[in-house]
Amino acid sequence: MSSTKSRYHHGALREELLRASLQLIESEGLAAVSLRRVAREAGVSPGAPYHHFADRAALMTALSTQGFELLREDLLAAREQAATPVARLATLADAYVRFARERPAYFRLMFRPELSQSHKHPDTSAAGDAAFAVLAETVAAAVEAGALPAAEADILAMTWWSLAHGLASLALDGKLPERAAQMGMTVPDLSDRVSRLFADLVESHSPQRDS
Amino acid sequence: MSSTKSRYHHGALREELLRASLQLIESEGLAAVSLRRVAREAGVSPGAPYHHFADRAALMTALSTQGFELLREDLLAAREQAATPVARLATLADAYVRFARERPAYFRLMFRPELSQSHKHPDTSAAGDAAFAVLAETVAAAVEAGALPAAEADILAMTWWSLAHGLASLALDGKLPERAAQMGMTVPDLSDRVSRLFADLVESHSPQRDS
DNA sequence: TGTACATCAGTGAACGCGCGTTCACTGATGTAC
DNA sequence: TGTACATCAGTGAACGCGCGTTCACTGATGTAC
Repeated sequence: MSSTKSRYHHGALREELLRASLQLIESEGLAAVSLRRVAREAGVSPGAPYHHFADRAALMTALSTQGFELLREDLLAAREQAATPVARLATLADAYVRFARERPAYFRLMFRPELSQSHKHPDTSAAGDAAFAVLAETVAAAVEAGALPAAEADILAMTWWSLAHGLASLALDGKLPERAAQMGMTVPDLSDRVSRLFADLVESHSPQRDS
Repeated sequence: MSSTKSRYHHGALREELLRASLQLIESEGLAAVSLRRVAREAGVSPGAPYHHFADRAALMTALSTQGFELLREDLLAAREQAATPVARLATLADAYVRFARERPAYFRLMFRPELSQSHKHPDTSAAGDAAFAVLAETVAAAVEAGALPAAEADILAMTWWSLAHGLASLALDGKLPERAAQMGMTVPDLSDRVSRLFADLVESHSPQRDS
């Protein structure tokens, strides 16, 4: 029966529940995501989700893992776009901020430890590490190419992450839009100029410190 | 009756409720903060808070405003500790991160727009602007002293904020502790090295661009 | 110094709500023969 | 190709819970005279 009438068996309820959750987070915030509500949005009874997720936390964790995987893919793809080692770092930062702005629901979830619970779930934690590894490898490649001093490589990677994470967070929290408006700029423009400024600082500074 | 028996009139219930809320946020997270729960913690009936706050959101907003005021005070105090313009910027970043780590409840609340609701409350929004103004003024002073190029002043202020905010957020979300542990460092050490690295970049770069 | 009275800041019961989760059930699907 | 049966993935009613908020009330405090 391929009628519009809903079939008894949904077929892909798990994916539908994840999708509905994301949509809910974006439209009404994380607080609106209850298993009952998500089930309702998916057009299914309150008990149905329990065939796919042990509990509410399991759904959140699954989304979070998925989010880190998507972020990693975005970062990998972005890195290919640039040629020089330092330019690659800059595009990573841009991609990070873009990810947050394009997928705010994922981003908020991923960095809310009480929801993401990566410490309890090796999968989530591994996905997070894998995403960070893209940045770490890019820094390492820059060091190897002689574009960055080896001594500060770890610190520099953390600095990049902090900067990108700060931009992304402020963008989602509304503070960056506020500032951008006051400066007569758009958020992406402001964000780009910030990361470019940092890239310039790194680029012009490093060669002096290391061969 | 100054006995240990609770008096009918509390006397300073408003402050007590705010205090109890902060404690709850720190011990059990933001989700644990309900008006009923807060009233219970303060040893008072469920209806009592309504004599001091219109609703749950009003309590959150009040805390948020208070948080921004405290942050501003911390920033002002920190700034006095350093002498040179760029060193002042570095201490501001450190103070920002320290604030987040010492008062995580405030910090989380302040940057959760759905809870802080600064767009609806001029007080909260003004307190937020006042805190940011400390950074902006410090950058302006550095420009005036010739330590920074004027052209990028606004962008640089935003870069500082993003960096500090990213460090603070990652510190509270558990990612910074993770990284620090892997690098065999403490969180404050890692955070300090990150902001010092950035300060060094700024310091060594700027004089070449401007007078 | 006392008394009447307004006001303030509590109490505690009650309301309706949505939640997470469980459970006995049943329809749909897939597999063995 | 057909039938029996196990398994999967739903239903929908039910549970107990804590929540936000309201309301009639009452004890404590402050003020006018």
